[in-house]
Amino acid sequence: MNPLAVRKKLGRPCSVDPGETRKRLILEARRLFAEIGYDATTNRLVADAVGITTGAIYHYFPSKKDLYIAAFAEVQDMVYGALEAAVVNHDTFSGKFSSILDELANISTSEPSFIGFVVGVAAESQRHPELAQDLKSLRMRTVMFLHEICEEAVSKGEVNEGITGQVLHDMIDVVISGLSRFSHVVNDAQRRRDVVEGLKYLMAGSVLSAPAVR
Amino acid sequence: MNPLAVRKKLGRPCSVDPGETRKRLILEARRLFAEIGYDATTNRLVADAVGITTGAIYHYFPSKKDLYIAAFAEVQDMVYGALEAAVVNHDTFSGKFSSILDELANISTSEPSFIGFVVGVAAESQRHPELAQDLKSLRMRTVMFLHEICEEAVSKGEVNEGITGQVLHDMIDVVISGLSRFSHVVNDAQRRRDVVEGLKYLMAGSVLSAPAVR
Amino acid sequence: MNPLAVRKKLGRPCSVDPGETRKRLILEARRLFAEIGYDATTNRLVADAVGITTGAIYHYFPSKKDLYIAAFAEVQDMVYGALEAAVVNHDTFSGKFSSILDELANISTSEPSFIGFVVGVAAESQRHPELAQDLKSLRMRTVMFLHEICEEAVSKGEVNEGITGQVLHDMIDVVISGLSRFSHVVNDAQRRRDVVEGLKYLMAGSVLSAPAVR
Amino acid sequence: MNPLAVRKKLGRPCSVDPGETRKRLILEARRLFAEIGYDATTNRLVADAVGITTGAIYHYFPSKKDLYIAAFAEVQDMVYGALEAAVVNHDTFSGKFSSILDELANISTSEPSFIGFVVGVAAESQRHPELAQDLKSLRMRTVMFLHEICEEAVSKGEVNEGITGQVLHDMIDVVISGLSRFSHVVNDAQRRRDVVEGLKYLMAGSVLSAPAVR
DNA sequence: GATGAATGAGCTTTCATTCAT
DNA sequence: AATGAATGAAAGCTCATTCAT
Repeated sequence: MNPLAVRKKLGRPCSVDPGETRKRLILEARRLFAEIGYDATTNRLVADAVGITTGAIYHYFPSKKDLYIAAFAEVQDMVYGALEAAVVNHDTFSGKFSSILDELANISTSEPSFIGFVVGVAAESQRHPELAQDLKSLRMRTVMFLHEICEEAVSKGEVNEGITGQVLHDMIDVVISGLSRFSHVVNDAQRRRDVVEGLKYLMAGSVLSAPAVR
Repeated sequence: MNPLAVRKKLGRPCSVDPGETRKRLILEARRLFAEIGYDATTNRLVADAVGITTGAIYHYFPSKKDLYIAAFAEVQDMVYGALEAAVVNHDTFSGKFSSILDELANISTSEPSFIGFVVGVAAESQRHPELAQDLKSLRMRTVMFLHEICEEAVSKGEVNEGITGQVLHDMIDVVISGLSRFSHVVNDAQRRRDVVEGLKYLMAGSVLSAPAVR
Repeated sequence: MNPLAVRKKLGRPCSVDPGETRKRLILEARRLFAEIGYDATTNRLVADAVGITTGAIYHYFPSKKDLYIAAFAEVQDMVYGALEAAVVNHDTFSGKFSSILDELANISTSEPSFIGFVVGVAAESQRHPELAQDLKSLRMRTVMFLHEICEEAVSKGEVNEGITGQVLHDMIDVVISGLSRFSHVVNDAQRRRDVVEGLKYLMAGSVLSAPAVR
Repeated sequence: MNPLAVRKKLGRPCSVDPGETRKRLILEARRLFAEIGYDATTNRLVADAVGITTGAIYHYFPSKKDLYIAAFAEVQDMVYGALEAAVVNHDTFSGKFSSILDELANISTSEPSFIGFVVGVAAESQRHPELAQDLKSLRMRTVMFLHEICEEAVSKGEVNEGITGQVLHDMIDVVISGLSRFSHVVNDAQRRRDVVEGLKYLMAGSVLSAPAVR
């Protein structure tokens, strides 16, 4: 080889902040997993986005699955951190629920990939049993977060009789997951805000007009 | 060779009802697409489920995409046929909505793969642009079905002012897709019935107790 | 099955002249083999062109290879029949050669697939050893046809000394195969006629001007 | 497992000269494409010849098509480089033409696959539209090379009147492609040299004896 | 004589992963 | 820490061929 030829250097590049690459890796992986799903997100796509080669991914994560788990853990941390912060100043179930919806609307605008991830994770769990196992423990946090809010609402008598904690939890689950899917699919921020307001009305019992007349 | 292995014969198999294989193909494809999604559903998986070879699939459908479309069209037909039948005897929005929720609960019990398909199709559309194109016209039917119900409700004054047809539509979309996802994930029929009842309450404005006091 | 349903009849269609299908089969096969080659010519393509199914081909020929051989045999018969007829009224090598070129130009206009086949057969022989074997005996006729013309020219002293029969034969082979390839690729009939005239000039020693002066 | 089977190791092979595999890949591909054509040259055949797996081909070329193009570009470069060098010292058309024929004979002896490739490329272009597109610009060089020689010959008055540049070009095309096909098929070096000498005679107007007498 | 369902082998291509350097 | 050459398994798909009807 021509010794004068400028070759890309092998080995560790000196100008890269250690730890930096790892962060970028998780960031780009999250975006891709959220946007196009686990299968369609190839190592090459992630590596190209980060500016490394596919082999380098394996310095940080032992497998694609582990990268997915790590990305999800981060998302989960941030989303539920935000949600927990959002409810902390509210005493009533109604107030907490409103705050959660608002916060979800915020997140889906500022960090769409977070919502995309949350929406997709259930489906990926079904597709890939090996993911399901690792995901299960992580997902527990979501479950507990809502569980406590719902149980408290029931014990405080904030919801009608006949609605148990389980049922309330499931209903909220339906609304939240539906809203997340909606926010993932619909890019119009105004429509997202409107539907959130509508859902608040719904919870407040004000959607149908003059129910007494019926 | 394993002498116990039953070697399939070449040529036309004796005594196979024509048309039967095609039906089984769509059936098994639907189940798999619903359960594990488009990517994870390999031709081999489908073929094995039907009891044919992967090549034989192409005797019936020119590509995997077309098989997906065909399966979806069937599901769409049956689900929206059922939903349209369910609302036809109701005059009020409230009644229609209740019927839709009930019918969805029925379907998710009797034909779980139908619901799984409907849940997944939006995500697959995003992941696979080539699917999106063919799916678009089919999905129109869903959109129109809800659109009419919502517009009618607004024009009849059945919903509070401030709730436009668009917002109502989006809200219903949130609830229905959330419920579908829930039904897809939760196998407990009782919980499904309960959450449907809860959602009806919700619509009737009776979830939060004593709203008047607020 | 609904007995009233009009089904396509199975079995032998009564309105088809026996022998007719076989002819059409060879005809369409010839066209396709000539135009797109052996590999690209699928049984389906041939069957569709004839209006039958791929399975039916096997009633007439035991394999694709045999269909190819049959098509080639026909082409060979017609082309060399025409060439033999073309030379029969000429005594001189020069006259025969001219007639051959003219006849090739005619054929490439009236039946382009014939020339395409002749051009392609050598290449296919190399690609497919199993074809080569059967083709060999057929191709003998071509060889003998030119062989005799060349030997006669040499023995009659019609060509310069130093040009043996073998060399003359090879030269003609070069010109004829080159012309065939040219005719196969160039669709302009005028250019084909012109190049044939040019080649006649060439043989007559009149291309380069004033060779004596050099 | 056969204990004698040498299992290839995963990962980067030790002591493989970088760039070496790529060269071998093009080399073996060229040989195979030349000998058995595009369709019959499977990735497996190429990979086996090089000693890698089929997947590794895609480390170097994004598709089989691109491998073909790369192989052809190299052949084209070498063949037309040689031909251009061969004509540069000749002033007359006659001299240039002789040199071209000699050079073609040389190449067909030293690098038979080069000629095979040049012969085959026209046919492959017809069969595979996707190849034709990329090949078109490459083939331009061939066309221009002969075009200039022919136009110059005509403008210098080196050929008889009535022979236009176009006709001369087509005639040379016929002879060169015919010779190439001949060289590709006939392995006898002596016969190749003889036919080249014969074609030179032909051009010099000396094949038919005593044409003046006629 | 012809259909149409089906096979089995093989094709191009993709991809997660490995590992010498 | 990172590269890049390579693997092996599997994917979607095509095709010649077979054969009960």
